[in-house]
Amino acid sequence: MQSVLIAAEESHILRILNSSFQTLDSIKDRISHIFANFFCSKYFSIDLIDTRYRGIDEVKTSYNQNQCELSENGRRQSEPSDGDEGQCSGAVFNVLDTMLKDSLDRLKTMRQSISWDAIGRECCDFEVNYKRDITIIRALCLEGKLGVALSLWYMMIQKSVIPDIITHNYLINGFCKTGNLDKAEWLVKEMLFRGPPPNCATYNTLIKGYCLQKDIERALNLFSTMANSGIGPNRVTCNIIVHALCKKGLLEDARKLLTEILGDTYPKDTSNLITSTILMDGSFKNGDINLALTYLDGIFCGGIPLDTVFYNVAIHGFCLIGDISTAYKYVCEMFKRGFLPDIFSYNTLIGALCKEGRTTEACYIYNVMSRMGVSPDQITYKMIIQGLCFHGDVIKANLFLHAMLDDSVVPQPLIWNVIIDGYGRCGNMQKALSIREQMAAFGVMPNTFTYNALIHSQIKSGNVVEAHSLKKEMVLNGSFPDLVTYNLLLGASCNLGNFHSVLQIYDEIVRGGYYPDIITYTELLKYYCIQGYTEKAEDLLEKLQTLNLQVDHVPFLILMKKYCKMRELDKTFELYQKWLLRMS
DNA sequence: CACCCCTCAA
Repeated sequence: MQSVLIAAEESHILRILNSSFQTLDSIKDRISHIFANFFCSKYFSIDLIDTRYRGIDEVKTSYNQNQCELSENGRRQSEPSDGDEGQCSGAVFNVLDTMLKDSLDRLKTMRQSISWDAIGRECCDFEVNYKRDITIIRALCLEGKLGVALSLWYMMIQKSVIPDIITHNYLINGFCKTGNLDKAEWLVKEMLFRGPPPNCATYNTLIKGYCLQKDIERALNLFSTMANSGIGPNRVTCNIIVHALCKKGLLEDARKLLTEILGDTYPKDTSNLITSTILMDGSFKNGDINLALTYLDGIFCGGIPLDTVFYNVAIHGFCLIGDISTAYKYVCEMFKRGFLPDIFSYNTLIGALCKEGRTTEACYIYNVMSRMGVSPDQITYKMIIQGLCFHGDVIKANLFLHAMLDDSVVPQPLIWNVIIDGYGRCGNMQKALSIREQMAAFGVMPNTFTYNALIHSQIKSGNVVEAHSLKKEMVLNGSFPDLVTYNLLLGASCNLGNFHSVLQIYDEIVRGGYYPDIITYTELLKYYCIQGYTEKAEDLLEKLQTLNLQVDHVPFLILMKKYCKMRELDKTFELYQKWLLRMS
């Protein structure tokens, strides 16, 4: 603001000087015979541009000097000439003099008032704007609003203000997390082009992005080429790569890579807790329990400080192998060592307990976590509600749904669907429909799963017509039937022996571009059996085994049952042998 | 700003 005023004042003065010179120029000829030579030689020596750089006092002194000399000469010279000329030029000079003097004074005052302090504030303004802008970009990136973040970035670039490296990394991270790898790559190219040059975190973010896309090839490629850009991979890079390899089940490759990079000391070197945790996690998930226990021992014996994630990985690992009591032991260990279990610890335990059918214990843990000040999240509720529904306690599951609503948490569609499905399975169609109403009242849109749950329960209740109209309704509401929908309807038609309907649905599956799965074919096979077309069923079973499908025991079982009923014991036995052969 | 843990339905 201040500098704008100064600039305005300066240009004002320049204008006055300019017009002064023009005026002077025009009257110069008329008064030249009096003092032109003297004036010109003195006054015009002050360069216009110079006034901006020379001390203003010097200009002023110089100007005043000129004025003095001018007026002295003017007075001296004006006497012999005709008075008009003298008076006229005197008046002009007086006016110009006043204007210039005022302006110069004003300029001087302003210059003085604008100390370095004020100029500093001006810089501060820039700083504040810059900080504000990059803070907004970062926040937008974290919220996933990358379009807006990028346009703000672009606005800064247009103003020749380059956001710092961290802000760039935030943007790249945002693009990677949302799967926009091409945008992330483009931004890295931008950084190489105009700066700031990418750092290790930039490349790590991009590598992580490739891993999220399951593109390990590219991740490894960047990993091996990033050194060419002058930035070597660090421990974080290794952890990202090792994690990706573990996820793919390539534990051996991960270990080889580490040995290659970190030397032969690995894995005896447990200095990096995170790397060891990743490897332990990978071993548990790949079913190599002995290896997992080796890593676990290694970490414990390493005497290094542990973290909550390490305990959670151990707890999860033991839950995974069904050893919940050891998992509990590690929870106790956490408490002993001063760590408090977090939402991950509790959810892991609850998930394992629900899977085991120990729902009462799961509900107990739910109470414990609430008392410990860890609020259950959607995952907690999802697992408990699903566990209760699966084990037939829909009523208790519904209580948890209400606990969520009481906590002002709007359940995800999944949770509503699980409850609807639960009521449908136990034949309570009314309640299933009322939950669907409630779901709509909370603004949660029904999806394909919702409709499939409803269709399933209608079919279970024998209302096939209702099931078909639900299929029509879902299309109207913007959801699309999937293979499960078709399999449900196909199964119903098969059981009813409705040949026309079976053909129609099968046709719709194929025309819709869906690939019939093993359940579709099993339903068809069941239809052939019910209708007594055992040869067709045999043919279908043969065909199934040539297709790239995971054929389970169900189609064999259906056909064997049919042969049993027909007292075709030879054929039953033949089929049984085929099945054994298939399984081996 | 970048690395490890919980879910993802019939």
